[in-house]
Amino acid sequence: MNLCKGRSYMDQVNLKKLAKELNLAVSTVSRALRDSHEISSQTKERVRELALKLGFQPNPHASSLRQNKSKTIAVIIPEIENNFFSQVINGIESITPNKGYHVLIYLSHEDYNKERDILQLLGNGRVDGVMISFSNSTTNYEHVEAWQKAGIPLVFFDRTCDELDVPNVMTNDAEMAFKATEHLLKRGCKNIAFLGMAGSLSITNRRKVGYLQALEKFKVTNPPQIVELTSKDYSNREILRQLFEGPSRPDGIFAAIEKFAVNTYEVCKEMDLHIPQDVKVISFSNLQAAALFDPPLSTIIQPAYDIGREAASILFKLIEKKMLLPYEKKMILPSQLIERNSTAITG
Amino acid sequence: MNLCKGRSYMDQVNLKKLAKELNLAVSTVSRALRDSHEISSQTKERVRELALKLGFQPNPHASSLRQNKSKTIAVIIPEIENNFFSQVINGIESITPNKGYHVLIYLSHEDYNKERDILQLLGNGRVDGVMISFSNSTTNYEHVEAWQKAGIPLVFFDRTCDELDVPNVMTNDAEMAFKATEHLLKRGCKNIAFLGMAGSLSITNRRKVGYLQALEKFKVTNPPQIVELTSKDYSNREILRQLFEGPSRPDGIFAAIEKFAVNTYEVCKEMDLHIPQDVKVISFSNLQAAALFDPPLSTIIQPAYDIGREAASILFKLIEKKMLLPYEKKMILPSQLIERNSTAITG
DNA sequence: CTGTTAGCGCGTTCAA
DNA sequence: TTGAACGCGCTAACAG
Repeated sequence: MNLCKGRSYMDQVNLKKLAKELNLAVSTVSRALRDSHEISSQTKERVRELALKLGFQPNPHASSLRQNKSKTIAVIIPEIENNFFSQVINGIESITPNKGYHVLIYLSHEDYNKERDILQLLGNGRVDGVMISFSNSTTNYEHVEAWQKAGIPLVFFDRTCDELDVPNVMTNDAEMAFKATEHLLKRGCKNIAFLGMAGSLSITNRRKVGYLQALEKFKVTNPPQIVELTSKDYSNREILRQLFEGPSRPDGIFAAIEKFAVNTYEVCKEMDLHIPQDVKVISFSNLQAAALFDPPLSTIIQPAYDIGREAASILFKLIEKKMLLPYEKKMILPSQLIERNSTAITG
Repeated sequence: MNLCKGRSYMDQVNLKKLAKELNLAVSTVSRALRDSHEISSQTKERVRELALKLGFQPNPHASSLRQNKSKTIAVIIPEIENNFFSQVINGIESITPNKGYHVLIYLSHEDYNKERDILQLLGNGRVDGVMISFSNSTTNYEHVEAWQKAGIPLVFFDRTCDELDVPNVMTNDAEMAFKATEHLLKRGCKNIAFLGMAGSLSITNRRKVGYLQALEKFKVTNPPQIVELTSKDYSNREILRQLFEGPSRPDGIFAAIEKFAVNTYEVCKEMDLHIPQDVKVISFSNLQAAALFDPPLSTIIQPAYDIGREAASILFKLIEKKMLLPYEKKMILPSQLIERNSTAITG
């Protein structure tokens, strides 16, 4: 088995080796490979040929050090086992290779301290830009402000922050939350519970606003029920059990996070509550398999791929020092409500 | 809006600046920060204090260039919108921060050429090690062999390759495929179709072997039906429609890939075929929501997180030039079969 | 214990 | 059109 002794010095193909082989100066070779206009075309030809033959790849650390550019961006997300974030990464990756860029992934695991440490780690030129979706335990943005002074381009997506002057890419959360709640109300729900992520997430807040506006507009008499869940399935199920056993059992559930709809289904199954007869359920979700649930889950599908792609494009505009168009400073990509049987009208 | 002019030279905190401020040599500062034994504790104290105060972070490119170490690994996967790979990344990330390592993610999109290009890109020291799960269009491993000569540590996981002398981490595919097929047979299926990924994927092959062995052991008279699907939902559904409309309609489906079970459910719904009455379905899958399907899907759950974690540990052993234990050269982590209603015995 | 010097590989300035 | 020299920031060898 190859025990990977590391590429020995002899194997290393670098500018010096090419130069020696071709009887040229290192700088000439460098310029030839960068297609400088001050090099004769025949010299370029010779250089390129040998470089190709020997499989020359410029050392990225030397380049980065010299040019103060890493050709790398970082993506910081709270978790990865989540279709939304996977699709976002896919969208980001639809841009980066063409730009010659590399993508570092960091997971905050919904932990403010990890998020802070990650940002700190990226301080000194490791990346040319950062995209971040905040953890649910992030309640202040000092870690970003401190870091922002370095002047490294930054874009927020989905779980954003309005307090800082940083470009945002997100979906029309409040509007879709309004529509989802309206959807439940029109199908006869009188007592709708909102399942949001604990903490002060921007998406939870925006979605909560839409929920409350709908209750108000339709003059719902039952008081709003805001339920705070977390990323832990076990405790979420316990909280939901109590909700359904409690005095004001909801007849409608609006889950602001996909995972919470899954938890709701699990608990309903366990408690023998029938969806949609006993309780109707709608959720923000990007799960293709939502249509296969029992019953099929009504969902609000976010344009996750597009969010990733647009956020990356904006980041590259910043990196390339291009001016942003006004709408790029706060970009809102619409979601889509898909009605299925979990919110069907019954008996 | 901060247009990100880049950190100016004045803002840059580096060793030189610390040294000047402290009236010390650059090398002394460097050694103090690396806690060298040849520096007095009071000097260390002074240095650390100022470094903390100014928020000093060593320039990673300079370090990497000097030490020929990037503190970065690459993970190459065919796609990311797949629970299995998300969980693998989670497992990898459970190791890397402790090691002070960074993780670059690359997607091959099931494309051999992209895979080759990505490997090429990583040639010159950008990473200290690579973990790869092959694309389904990868039929030869020249791109890996060429690349392996650089001596950079490499680990294969899940979609592996036996032809090269590289450590592997995977699950007991053949055994679980045997069990899955046996499971269907014992529940009355006489004509089981195997849904595998087109191409010559190691996992498809291993799972196919288990399927065939079970058919043989149980002396099934109907000939095996090997169906080749792809990553495209649309064409998969078309192929499945033809399968179910065809002359030897299967009464059991063994999906080697989660996505194919979803496609099967979609087509069965569309064609009004009932699971498990008309056809029973079992699948390799890491989807938590499989239990919520209509009917709940019997699954073989792979230890994805552990595969990621173990593969990363092995990669770090290689990077740190430690000897591998024999079992680490080919590590097999067992999957688990979860029986649900999609394979229930019916009337 | 600390300072001086050299060089990692590249890209750029200045000189020819 | 090409070459020589320098420096990005850091670490390591050598010197004191």
